[in-house]
Amino acid sequence: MPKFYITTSIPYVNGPPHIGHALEFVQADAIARWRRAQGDDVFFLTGTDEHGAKIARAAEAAGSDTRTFVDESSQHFRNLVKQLSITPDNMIRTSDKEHHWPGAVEMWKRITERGDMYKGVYKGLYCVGHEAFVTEKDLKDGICEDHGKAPEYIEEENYFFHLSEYAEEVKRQIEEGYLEIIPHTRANEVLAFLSAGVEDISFSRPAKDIPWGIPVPGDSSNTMYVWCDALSNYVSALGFGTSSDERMGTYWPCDIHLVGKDIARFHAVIWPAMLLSAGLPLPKKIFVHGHIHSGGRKMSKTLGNIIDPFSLIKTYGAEAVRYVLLGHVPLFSDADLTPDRIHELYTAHLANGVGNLLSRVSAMCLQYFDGHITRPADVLLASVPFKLDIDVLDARDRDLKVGSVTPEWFIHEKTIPRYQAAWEEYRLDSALQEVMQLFRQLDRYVQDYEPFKLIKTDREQAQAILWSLVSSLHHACRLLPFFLPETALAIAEVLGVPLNETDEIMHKRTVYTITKKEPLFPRVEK
RNA sequence: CGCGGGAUGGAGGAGCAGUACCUCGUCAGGCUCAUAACCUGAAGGCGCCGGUGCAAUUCCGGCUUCCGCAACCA
Repeated sequence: MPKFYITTSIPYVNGPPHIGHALEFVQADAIARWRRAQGDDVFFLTGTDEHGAKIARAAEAAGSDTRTFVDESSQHFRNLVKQLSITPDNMIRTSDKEHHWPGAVEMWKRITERGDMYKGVYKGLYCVGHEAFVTEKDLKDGICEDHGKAPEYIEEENYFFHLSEYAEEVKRQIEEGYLEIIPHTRANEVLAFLSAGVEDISFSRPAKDIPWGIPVPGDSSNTMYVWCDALSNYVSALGFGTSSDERMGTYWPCDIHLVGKDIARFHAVIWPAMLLSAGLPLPKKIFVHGHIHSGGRKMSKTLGNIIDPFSLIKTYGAEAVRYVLLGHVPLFSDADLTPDRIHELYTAHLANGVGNLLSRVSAMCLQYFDGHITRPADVLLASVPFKLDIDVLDARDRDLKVGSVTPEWFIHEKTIPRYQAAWEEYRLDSALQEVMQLFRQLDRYVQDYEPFKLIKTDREQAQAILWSLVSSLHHACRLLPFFLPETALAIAEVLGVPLNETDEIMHKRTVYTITKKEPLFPRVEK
């Protein structure tokens, strides 16, 4: 059984989860569910990044001790994961001394043993108010705006990682495709960065500056800086550095890291360099998604355009949030979402689309056939094809005979191949759109034949149409569970079929027993 | 000249050399099985200026403009 290891980046818990975190969670979840269905032994990791000066300050501002603060903050992320029906196999916390620290420590030790860690002097502008280093861009006219003071120039002793040593090798691995970065434009960005020359980076901070973190092994005067601390989660979660590290052997190297474009560079440069130094294989793929904007602006508290995933879930349900994020956020570029847009997608595609289609089809089955739809003769099925002004056919299909395009044909020749092709390239949005496309065709199909009229004149043909509709819905719901697990289940329930039956059994099916169910996606008032 | 990515009908997205496609919205018809849902039709578009092509939204150059990143910012 092939293994498949997939990770999300670990959100920093100094604030509440936002829609961007939800995006990465659902993308990873859809991929994990898909790989499981393909028969892979999947390990899906997510977690939270809980160390550092910012957290310590946020805790102080909240008036609680740091431990309590991170316990509470990380719980919000766990809640989000739960509410979105995300299915991780592990949720690592960097403040977990038992499960995470050993891995980070082991990573540090290996890098040190390799001779890639040395003490150096870190120079920078230190803002007393921030209790942290600041950069030029944080300043206005040389003054820290938050505190109205000029930062001090100070030097301090840090551990440095010999990053420059590995720049060439990382570059080579990317160029030769061992470490694949998708989309390509991100790979180009990273390569350009590597070509420009890379300097060694500071890997620690004096413990007095970062009291909340992992002490440097053998030198408690320093605390690990974020790189070794946070990035190590991808191996610590597999037991790296502990006696029970069997999962390292099974799952490492990682098959795909999902990250946002803001941290792509860290994952494509620093992390691979660390792994090379530590003598571990590099991940195979880094998948870089864009950011979500709202109303053309970056989401920010001051603009008041933050989209809160919890309130969306409350209003529209988790399935709807998954739908919007997976189907209507372009995979690799930034997306723009507004509350209006989300409402529109929910109403048009889910309530009026899928939900209503299932209602009308099941209602007809129940009213006309008491819910029992038996498979008609093939010749009868062939007599109710999709009408051929279907603009979703490819150009080369234009000369097809009208009678050949049954819903069955369309699903097998168009929907499924396109759907699978999309998956091959991790085009989650395209794959989901193929399914939605099918639902739209079915709505049109109902109107084209009007089984609600036919039932009065030709009961047999009405049944053939309903059979086509029901079995098409059955196909569609089998393509859905990776994206909308609850919806797929609900549709299967109405159709009276198990979701996990094999293709073979499904194709032999000769009868459906439809039951009634409440609307899948009730209308929501704005 | 720091690096990179965009600019497609009212909105959001595909396409990327040969009648410009989808979703939403708008307008006009139709239908009644359905969650005042569904179907059909119509109006409306490739940022600007050059260049190379028989042909450019699609390739090249410039401009305008938006957005990331610019190393210790998760």
